[in-house]
Amino acid sequence: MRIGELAERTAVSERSLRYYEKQGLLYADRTPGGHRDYPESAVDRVVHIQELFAAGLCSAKIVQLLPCMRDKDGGPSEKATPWLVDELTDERARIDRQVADLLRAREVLNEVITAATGTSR
Amino acid sequence: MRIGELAERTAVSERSLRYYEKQGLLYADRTPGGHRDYPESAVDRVVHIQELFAAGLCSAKIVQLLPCMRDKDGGPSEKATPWLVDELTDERARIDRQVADLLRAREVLNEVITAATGTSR
DNA sequence: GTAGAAGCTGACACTGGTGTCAGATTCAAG
DNA sequence: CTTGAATCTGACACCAGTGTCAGCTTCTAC
Repeated sequence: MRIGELAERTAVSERSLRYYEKQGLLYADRTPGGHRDYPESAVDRVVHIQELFAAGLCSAKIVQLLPCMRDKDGGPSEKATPWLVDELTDERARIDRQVADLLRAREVLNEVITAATGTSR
Repeated sequence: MRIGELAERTAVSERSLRYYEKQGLLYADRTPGGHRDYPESAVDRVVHIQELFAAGLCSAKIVQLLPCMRDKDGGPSEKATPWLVDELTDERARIDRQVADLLRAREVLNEVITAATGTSR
């Protein structure tokens, strides 16, 4: 499929899709004229990438992580190296910390909202 | 107290403290020579600010939110305006979404880690 | 009064994914 | 063949908090 369709189906801009490719996160065949031609599986892959970006991982981590994830049908095509496991464990700890931060702030917001509205909505 | 002490006690750089002041988040008296002189309460305030930054709120939101928070001893010195309540409600929703994103990614990381180490540690 | 530590302001850089624009090329349908 | 839509590459800008440096002033203790 072409980049325009992929962008629409994943709700990710063409700009970002090209960026992902440059970062090695996404692969596309090329037409004789040089236009990108994505396999159907690219849709899932982009969704995964977005998921990990949303959690604050950087491209460099994601590019290593992706081959170790099991995709929809098959199992993982690679096993994480011990070094990568360390990295991912750190990331997981960071995520835990961030969730804690968010929930603490959420509590504060909630107090202010409740105090102002008088309701516990 | 002087900026150096506040920086040390809050583990926030002097650079950031000056930035907070410029954003209207933090107030300091001045010595005759122009050096900042913080009240004891600044410590708590900086902690609050960090908490909210950690949750992704921007200065503009925090500066409005701060006077509506109850500090350690007293109650809130101001009540949030309806408009602010709307803003904060949006922020709360954003936080909820972000927590969901983080937990989803955490699950993925966990799978990869588990698959590679074989243990559920 | 003097030396050294601490503070002041202002400016520039960085991050890293994304928006956007320009100018050229390719694709697909009439 | 032609034409308009789609795609290509490359470059520059942005955000917003923080790091860092330069050059000068103030404070503090001797």
